[in-house]
Amino acid sequence: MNTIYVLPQKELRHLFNKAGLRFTPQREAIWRLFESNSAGFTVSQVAAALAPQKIGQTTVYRTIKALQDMEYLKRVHAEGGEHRFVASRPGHSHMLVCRSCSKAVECTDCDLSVLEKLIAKQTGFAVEGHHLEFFGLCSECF
Amino acid sequence: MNTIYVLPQKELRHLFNKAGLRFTPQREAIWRLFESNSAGFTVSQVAAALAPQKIGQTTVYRTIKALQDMEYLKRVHAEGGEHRFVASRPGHSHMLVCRSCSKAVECTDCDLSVLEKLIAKQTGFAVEGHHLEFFGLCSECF
DNA sequence: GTTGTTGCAAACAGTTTGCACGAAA
DNA sequence: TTTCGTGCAAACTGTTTGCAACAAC
Repeated sequence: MNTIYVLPQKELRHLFNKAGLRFTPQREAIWRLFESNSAGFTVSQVAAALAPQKIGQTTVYRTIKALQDMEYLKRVHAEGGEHRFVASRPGHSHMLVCRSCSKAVECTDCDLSVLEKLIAKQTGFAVEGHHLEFFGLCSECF
Repeated sequence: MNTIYVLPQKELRHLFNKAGLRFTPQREAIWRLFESNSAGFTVSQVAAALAPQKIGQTTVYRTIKALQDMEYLKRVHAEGGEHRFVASRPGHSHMLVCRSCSKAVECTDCDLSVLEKLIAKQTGFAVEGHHLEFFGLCSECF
């Protein structure tokens, strides 16, 4: 369990409101869960963890989608068919995911512009962007 | 429709046999379809295109999985929930996908080792690999 | 002839939607 | 008090599996 950074409740409320959304106990609970573990969760994991609090999975789906739109949640490649989401800072970044413990960290300063220019020249494409994700073993699992 | 390269039937048969699989008309038809269009197809598109030939979608799923294992098909990011697959040469490579016509080309010489070393140093991760896909506009759509 | 493949139908898993009730603003 | 969010159940979509007939080797 790797605590990333805990958003004060006021700030969190403001984030939701800014996005035109209401601040509800369910939404807070879901976010707090992601905040508590940088390995992230699948929808069913969140639903299972918050079942005691009677939070339905429909709400989990909708809240995760909202947090994704707000760029506070990023989807990472998962093994099975189910998607996994991890907390992240808004803006472009790449995820580095541990294949053992699933812990994810962001790399924000991965510059691929040189590579993009090279590819543009080789292929004639006007490169607009990329999806990039690294995987490996984190220092604890190594 | 961008013809990539047409595998002679003998070679194709050999490829399947080498993988411990039989060479069937269904498998050939599915592969020929991918061979005919570098924009690739989703499962339902393949099934629809080959429905006149009475090829069931179960076969489409199984053949695509086989071709993926043989590394002759790569999955690319698609908009909707359905996966899209494009023909590719075996081995590690990255896909460059046109957001307008979906045409995909491979880039094989994209060296990320420098970046991987940098990230390893910054994060303490033992980086083992990456998923990378570029998107933009191909020269025809530009 | 033996063994793998096909294609149908049924099962499954993940996700979305309709709607009445309840809570945030 | 208005509007949005919740949670249940049902619907949907994409994918997998069981199995008998069939085809490749």
